[in-house]
Amino acid sequence: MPELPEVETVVRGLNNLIVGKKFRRASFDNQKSFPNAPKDVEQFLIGAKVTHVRRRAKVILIELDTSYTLMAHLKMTGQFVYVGTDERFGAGHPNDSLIGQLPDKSTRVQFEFNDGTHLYFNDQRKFGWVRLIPTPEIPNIDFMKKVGPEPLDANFTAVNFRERFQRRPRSNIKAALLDQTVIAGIGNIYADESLWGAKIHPQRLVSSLSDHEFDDLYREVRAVLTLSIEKGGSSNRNYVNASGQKGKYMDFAKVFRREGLPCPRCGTTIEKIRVAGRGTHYCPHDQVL
DNA sequence: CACTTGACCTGTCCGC
DNA sequence: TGCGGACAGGTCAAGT
Repeated sequence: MPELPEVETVVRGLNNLIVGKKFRRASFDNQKSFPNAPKDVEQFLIGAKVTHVRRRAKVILIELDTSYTLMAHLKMTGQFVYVGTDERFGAGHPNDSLIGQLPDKSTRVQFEFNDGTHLYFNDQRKFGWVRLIPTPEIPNIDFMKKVGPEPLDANFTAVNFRERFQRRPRSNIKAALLDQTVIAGIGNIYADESLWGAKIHPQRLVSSLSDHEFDDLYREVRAVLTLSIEKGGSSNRNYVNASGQKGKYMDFAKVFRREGLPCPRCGTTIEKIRVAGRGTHYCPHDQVL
């Protein structure tokens, strides 16, 4: 999916585009994508107004002015795209090009607001979902209880970071970075990019890393995520923001999907291997076991 | 418990 | 252009 920067970008877009709007209709093409539908939709969604949109890890939380929240996970190929023609969405907006193009065959759930505008949940691979949850129950959901701290929180320190990894002492560092119960929000792209920045081989054992290396990794994780948010995330394949636009971080990637190309730091050819079941890109000169 | 692997889906790309 | 297989931004359940 979309990792932390992509989800953050979608959430910021939705906050600009759908806050204050009331749901008028919802339809779905696939039960898995919206397990509540159609049963709970009439009762808990129709007529509800969006008050705020937020993010926790890679989960999107669309808060309503009722006791329910519309929760969503984009997994690998999910998208939330708003298509409207109202005052917040004037002529010339890049999203204009999507009017009439959606829904398409990847559209799993269609929402219509009172003003006639639409929010589409698209998901080619159907791993993602949207769910209506009573707001007070959200903290009790298994994932929410187990998920680790937000790496960009102002009070999340290098010491906090290092201590979280004690949970996975015998795994390799890449698997630990991907483990959402250790740190929230990192996925395959930013794991590789951060490890390159910190000059740490993805297969190094967590227990073998020095405090100094953890400090470097902490800084790199935060720098990479921050830069990517600034660039609107990575559009490796499917990802688009809430206005249907691609992110630009891939233009700044140092190793991800750059196997066979020279390392921007030392010129050595970047290699791709398999670690933790995922394609993994690294510089064999700068990142050694 | 810590850790790894396969399953969930659809689409695309690459080698024959 | 067809076919088979590997692979794709994530998470779970089930296995060791």
